[in-house]
Amino acid sequence: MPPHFIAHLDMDAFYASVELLRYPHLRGQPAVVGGRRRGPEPAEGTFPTLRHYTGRGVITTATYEARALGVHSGMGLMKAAKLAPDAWLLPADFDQYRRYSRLFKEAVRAIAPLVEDRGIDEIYIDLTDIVFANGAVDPWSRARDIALQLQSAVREATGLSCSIGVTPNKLLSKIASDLEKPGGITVLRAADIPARIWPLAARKINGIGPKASARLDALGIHTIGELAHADPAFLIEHFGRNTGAWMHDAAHGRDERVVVTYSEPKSISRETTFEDDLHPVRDREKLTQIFTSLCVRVAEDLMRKGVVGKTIGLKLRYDNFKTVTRDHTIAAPTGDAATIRRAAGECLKRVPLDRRIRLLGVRVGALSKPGAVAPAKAEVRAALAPSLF
DNA sequence: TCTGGGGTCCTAGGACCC
DNA sequence: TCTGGGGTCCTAGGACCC
Repeated sequence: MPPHFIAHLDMDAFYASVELLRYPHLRGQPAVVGGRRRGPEPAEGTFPTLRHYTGRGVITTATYEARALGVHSGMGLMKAAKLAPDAWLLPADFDQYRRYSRLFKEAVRAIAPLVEDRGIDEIYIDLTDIVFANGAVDPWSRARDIALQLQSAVREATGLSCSIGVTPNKLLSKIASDLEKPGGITVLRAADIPARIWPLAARKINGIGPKASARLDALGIHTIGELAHADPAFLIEHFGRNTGAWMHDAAHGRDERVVVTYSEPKSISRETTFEDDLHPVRDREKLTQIFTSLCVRVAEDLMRKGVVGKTIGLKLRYDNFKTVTRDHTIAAPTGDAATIRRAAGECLKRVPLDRRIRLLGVRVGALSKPGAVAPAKAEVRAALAPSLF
C-alpha cells in the first residue's frame, strides 16, 4: 500500500492572533482572550488588565508572551491574574474568529481540497493525491513544499500564522504540528517515530486526557515510548479491550482513520454559567427566564442549520460543580422553542433541586432533516410551558 | 479565587421485541 | 413457567477535544 500524506494544520494562538490584527500595538505583550464583560465598558480602544478581573471566566487563548508567564487556555481568569496581573484582557469576538476561520480554510481548500474540519482553528488535510500528482521524485520533500505553500496561502488570506505537521496519518500529524509551534512545519516518516514521538509524554496523544494520563503515570508509564513497550495485555487489563489495544497502536503511530470532508451535526446545545449561583426557589423567576431563553436560542440554531431533533436534554450544574443531565425523547422531531421548552421541563421534574445552581443547559439531539411530515399544529401553537422552578 | 461553551464518542443498564 | 440470545432504542454519566 502506498504511503499516505496527511497534514494537520493548527492556527497559532488563533483568537489572540486575530485580536492582534485589530490591535497591532499590543503585539509583543502578554494578552489573553476570555471572560465576559462585567462592569463598565472601558474607553474605546483600551482594555482592562487581568489585575482587576472578577468573575468566572476562563482563558480561551493566551498570546505566547502570556504563556511564558504560565497562563494557558482553560485556566480561570482569577488564577491567571495572579500569574500575569498586567496581561491585557481582550473580550472574545466569535463572529470575527468564524470569519477568519472561513478565510483560512478557503485558502487551504484552493490548494488541497480534501479538508476535514476539526473546529474553528484546525484542520486535517489529505495531501496524498497532490503529492503524487506530477510523479514526485521525492514525495516527502514534495509534501514539505506543499506545507510551505499552505502556510503562505493562509498568511496571505488572513495575515495569520499556522503550524503544520505532515506524516502518514492523522494521529501522528496532530502530534507533529505541535512540535515546532509557532510557525513550524514538521514532517515525520514512520522511521522517525522512536526519535521524535517516543520521548513525548503519553498525554500528547490525542485521546489520552488528564484521567488516562494520571492512571498511566500510576502504572509507571509516562512517555509514549514507555506506552509502546508496555505489554498490550497489561494495557487491556487496566483500560479494557478497546482502549488498551488502541493505546498500544497509537503509541506505535498506527492510525487508519481517513480524512472525512463532511459530517452531519449530531446535537445542538446552549448553556450558560451564571455570574452568581442561583437558588432554585429564591431565584425561580430568573431561572425560568434563562431556561426559556436557552430553549429559544437552541430553536434558532436548529432553524439556522435546517435540522430538527427528537431527544431534548437538560444539563444542570450545582454549586459544588456536580453535573447532572436528563433526556426526554418526544414522538416527533421538532425545532419549535415551545416544544423544546416543554420537553426540557419534563426533564427538570426528574432532577433534584435541593441546592444552588451554577449552570443551566439545553440540548437537542437525535437530529434529522425536517421531512415531508409537517409538525403537529398543536405543538406549534402551544404556549411556553409554565414556570417549573 | 476554582473550573466557559460547544461538541463527539463510549459504556452500561434496562425496556422491549423477535 | 423458565430459559436464551440478538437487536434496537433510550437514558445517564464521563472522558475528551477545541
